Amino acid sequence: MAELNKAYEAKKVEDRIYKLWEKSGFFNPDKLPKRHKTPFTILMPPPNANDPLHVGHAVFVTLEDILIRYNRMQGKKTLWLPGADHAGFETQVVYEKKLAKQGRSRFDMKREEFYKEVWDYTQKNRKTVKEQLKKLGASCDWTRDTFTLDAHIIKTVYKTFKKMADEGLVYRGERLVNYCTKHRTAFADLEIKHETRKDPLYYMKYGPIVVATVRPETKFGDTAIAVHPDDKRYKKYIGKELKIETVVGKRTLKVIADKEVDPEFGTGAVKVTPAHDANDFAMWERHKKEIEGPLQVIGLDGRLNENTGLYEGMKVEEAREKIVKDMKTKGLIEKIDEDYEHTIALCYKCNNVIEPMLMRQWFVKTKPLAKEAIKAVKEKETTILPKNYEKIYFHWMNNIRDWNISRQNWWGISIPAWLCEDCPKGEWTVTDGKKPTSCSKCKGKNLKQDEDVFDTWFSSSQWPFATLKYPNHKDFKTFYPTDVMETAADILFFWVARMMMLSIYQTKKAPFKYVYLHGLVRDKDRQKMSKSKGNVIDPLGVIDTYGTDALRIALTIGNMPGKDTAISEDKIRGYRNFVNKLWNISRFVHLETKNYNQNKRPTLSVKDKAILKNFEKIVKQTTKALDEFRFSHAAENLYHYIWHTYADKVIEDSKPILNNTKTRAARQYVLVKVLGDSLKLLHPFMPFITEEIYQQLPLQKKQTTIMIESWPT
RNA sequence: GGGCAAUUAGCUCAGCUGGCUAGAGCGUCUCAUUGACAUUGAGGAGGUCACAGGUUCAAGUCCUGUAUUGCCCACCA
Repeated sequence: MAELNKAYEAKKVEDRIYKLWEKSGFFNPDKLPKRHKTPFTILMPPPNANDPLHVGHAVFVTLEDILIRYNRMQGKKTLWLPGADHAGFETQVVYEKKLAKQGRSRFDMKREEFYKEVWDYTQKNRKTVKEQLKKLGASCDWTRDTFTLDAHIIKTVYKTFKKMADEGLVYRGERLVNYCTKHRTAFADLEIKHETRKDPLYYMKYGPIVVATVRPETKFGDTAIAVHPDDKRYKKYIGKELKIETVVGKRTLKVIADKEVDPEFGTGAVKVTPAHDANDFAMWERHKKEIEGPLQVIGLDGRLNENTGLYEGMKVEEAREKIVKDMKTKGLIEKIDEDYEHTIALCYKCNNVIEPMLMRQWFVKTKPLAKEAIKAVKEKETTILPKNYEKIYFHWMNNIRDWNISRQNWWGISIPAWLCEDCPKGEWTVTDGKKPTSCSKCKGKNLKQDEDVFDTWFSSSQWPFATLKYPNHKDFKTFYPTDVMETAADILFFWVARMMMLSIYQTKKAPFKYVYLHGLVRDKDRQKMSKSKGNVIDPLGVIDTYGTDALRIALTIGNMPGKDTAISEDKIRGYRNFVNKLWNISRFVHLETKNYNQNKRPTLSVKDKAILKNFEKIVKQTTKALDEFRFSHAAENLYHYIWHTYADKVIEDSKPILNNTKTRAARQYVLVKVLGDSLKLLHPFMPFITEEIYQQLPLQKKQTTIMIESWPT
């Protein structure tokens, strides 16, 4: 060590150290020494297998690895199970963009061909991601590495779906779903975003009544006019059939009374278009006996269909313009409010307006599942950190609506449901994967599988018990429920809440004891990182320049639960200096303790004892902070101790003491003891350099790696 | 429309159950210097803790209200 460079060179050390860890086998809980009994489990949120890691991934790897390494040193039988997500729709979009660049499209391909190409693509990416996780120092058990499309995962997903179907918790229903006409698929409510916009509000003459709407182009799908039951203006029309002149001839519409109609809004009268508006759909459901059902006028291609006469084939916006123009000509528009402010639903991916579309899809009945998921948190079977996210969780759970899990995509897990073409009503048979031999209803043999795939979140919501091989595998019995789910706060509903629901449904136990949520990584000005802004920090680039340990400390200090964290190259450089400081501290101690024999404990002076006593406080503080998930505090405290107490005070004071033969041995003992234990405390945060120094320190008893050293007490 | 939070040094943020003469890192200023480390050391400047009330022996810390900012949820034409 003494011959080594004055400056620590992370690049020369890290890969070698990671190989040492892998060789030790201790990432695998089954290979840990016998003293590691009580299990401690974290399931890694599987990164998408469609892109390399970004700095946000580095945050979760760092925090989870801190927990894992800390608990491993605490003598726990520690499992950190890594994985990769096929990320259905997300990956399909990424891959379609690649195809587009080559002038190709999935619609020119066979579904199987497309699937095969995406499969190969994700497998290649998985390798990259795995290498990157290793670079970040992740001490996860690679022997249990799991892909969301592995056979045992799919098998579990099918079993759950079958069970839910049998118990009536999933149903196939015709509902208005959020449909993106660009991506040609439906989405769950969670997957759409809302935006406030100003659009014209058209007052259209429907016979003697004027109705206000922002969507004149759906008028062909009107099946009624609705007014408030107590509205004096319209009372005389309620229950009557009104003759109405339209742009394409005359028709009649019935006037119904519904208390959901706000007399204050617009004219107090509304056109009812059940096929293209969720409110109107609900209205029709309330008045099924009085009025006609949904009449679809917009197709899945986003164009007006055959029910719209001469407007057939026009895109929605185009048709709207034309219809308004034609109505004006015919004198059917009373007035237009140009700046009507309202919110519209958009596709989260392409920002296109979401078209409510009437489709038959598979839905999960969420209310009973949510009830149990609420109970688990209320009864503290699961604790969410930071605490205030529990309120958010309850709020969402209490207002939950049924979950559409059908997607019209190609990349994903196909739905194990078969439609019988012999049954007049089209009966569905759900299995746990295999094609049924005959229809469960009529025993017919003409069965056709549903072409849709599952929402990726439906399968990933089963990750906790699927990865551990529920119900019979020893991993499930040993490691479930897991200890901590550490993940990004923005997927609380998408993933965490649904894992709670489905895991409790299948296993009767909440899947984790703690949920720890972290925020987004922002740049030093708190701006979101994005490629277009050019403020993206590439973790691998940073590692190359400053080393993994520096990056990890920089991402830990100042990172508060549930809050966004700011990072800059300056900050990382600052912590690189700390890494180097630790290196030089160790060089000094190493130089000064060359011929020191630790077997004989020398008599300590008052000052020596004071140093040890003070250090005990640091040990306690660090342990407490980690037990409370206060990563930033733990790291900051250690940083401060090492630099401004151990280096600046202890070492400086030691120089004369080491030069005195009478006091030398005792001080050597103190320096080695405190440095040795400090390395252990620091190891979860900066695993590489602490291992490198540990390997060379003249400690009395040493393990093959600091990873399995006992945590200081 | 509903909910959740934040507001402390130039910047990024701590300050957990009330005791602070309010802290850290970065930045900044002065000085030192190649003898573990210049990726260094010593020292300094810098804050009426958003605002207004209240509870208390005591409030950055608890309560109420106001302002500003951010985030999330939401089927009213």
